Amino acid sequence: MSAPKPSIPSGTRDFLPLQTRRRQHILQTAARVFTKYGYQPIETPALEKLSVLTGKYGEEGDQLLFKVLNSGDYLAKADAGLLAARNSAALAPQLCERALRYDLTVPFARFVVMHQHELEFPFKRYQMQPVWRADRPQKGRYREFWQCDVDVAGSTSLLHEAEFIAIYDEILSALGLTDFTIMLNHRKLLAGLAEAAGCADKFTDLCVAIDKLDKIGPDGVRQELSARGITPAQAEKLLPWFALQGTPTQVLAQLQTQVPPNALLSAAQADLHQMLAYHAVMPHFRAQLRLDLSLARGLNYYTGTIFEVRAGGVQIGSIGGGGRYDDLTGMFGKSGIPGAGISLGADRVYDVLDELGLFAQLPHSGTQVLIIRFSPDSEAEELTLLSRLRQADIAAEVYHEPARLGKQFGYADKKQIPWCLVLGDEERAAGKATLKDMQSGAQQAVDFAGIVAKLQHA
RNA sequence: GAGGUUAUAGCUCAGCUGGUUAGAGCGUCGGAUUGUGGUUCCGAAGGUCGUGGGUUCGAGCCCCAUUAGCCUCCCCA
Repeated sequence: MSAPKPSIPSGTRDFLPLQTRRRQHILQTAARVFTKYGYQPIETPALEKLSVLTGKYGEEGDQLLFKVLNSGDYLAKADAGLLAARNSAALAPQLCERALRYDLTVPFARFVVMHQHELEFPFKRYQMQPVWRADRPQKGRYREFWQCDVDVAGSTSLLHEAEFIAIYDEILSALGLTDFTIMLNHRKLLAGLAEAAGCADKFTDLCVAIDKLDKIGPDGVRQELSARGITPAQAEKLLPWFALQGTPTQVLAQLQTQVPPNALLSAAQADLHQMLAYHAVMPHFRAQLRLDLSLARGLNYYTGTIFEVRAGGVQIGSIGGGGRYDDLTGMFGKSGIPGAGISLGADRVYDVLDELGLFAQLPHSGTQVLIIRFSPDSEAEELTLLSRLRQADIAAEVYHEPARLGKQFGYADKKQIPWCLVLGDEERAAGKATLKDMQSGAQQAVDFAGIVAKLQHA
């Protein structure tokens, strides 16, 4: 019997040490900025009750949930008629009580309702954990990937939105990205335009169609709109509005003069003006801000401002997105808690930085010094020195056995260990060790205090 | 769910209209160098050509099936 070839599920990945270090750099940068803006970390289980997740992401989303088969005799409770009819869709909730989380927002809403009496409102949390989607994998799309979310529950202040922009800006700038765009829009602005064009009843269809503008162009959108029951007359009213150019303030001003006013429009305009005013007094890094009227962000729970972040110079989808939802927790029976939040896709950020060659030399993490094994005679001294280094809080290791020096230096080289220590006969006779700087190749005889001083300041 | 494309050494790939023993670079290991890596030179190991079947005197190459990866649509981070 031959062992199965080792493999991992499609759309998942192993990470080697260098990749892991780079990923941690992204996550740590995000966590640092989130903390700086007053967000507190939480974690939730990888598994949620299937009932918590279904119906929250639309029909497509439900299909992309990874469901977990019940333990034990999972067929026992299943409906015999459905089984005989091989009705997978209807059977799924009977066979699977749990599923892997699909994003971090819905679990957060569940969390807020469950712990509402333990939380201080407005509650600002950050969360960086993997999520799973049963999507067909492709470039920039994985079945297991990490999201970094910040959300605030219990506040309608547009200050949060302004801070989200600053957070995106600060994290991505800190990671070395210089070319990226934060796109803004407002669901009520879209709804207001639909109303002004006389197709308020087709709001969802309008969103789906107009969201593709940058991909399929105005003519493509015309076709898409008419396929979705929007009349050519309505479409010709709508399209020029979506072609408006300029800074966010300029676009808003043009809308004001060109579109017949309505309550939705003016509410959206007030929100966006307020948010931009807040943002104007916050620190700016690298981001380009764009009011993109064609940004719709699917059919999910957003009701107010919406965001999406794209990196320039790469063919990778959005690296982040988010927005405001008037009623975050209503889906769990507790209404009246508004929310807003954004997500950063850590894996896509990784891919962007990788493709642009922006992973700077990360400060080597890990072993600071390797003690070269000289001979069996020197073992006691080598191991004693090792312990003393570790007591001094210096990450140190010894080569696992005496070996050719070249081999041991080669090991240090591959692991990018910056220093090596040799305790040969001559050194031991003098009560010192030879400390070698692996980068320059320079080496000098130093005593223990000298070693510690050198390595702690290195 | 639909379509396209690829699969040859640890990695990246070459392999002519089907023809003896399937190659290269990088990496690995050994040596030049028994107290010194990252440079150089010499040498070696490493392959059921994704899997199963078929055509043929003969298949890495042609045909069928199958599996997996990548890419596109849908949707998203």
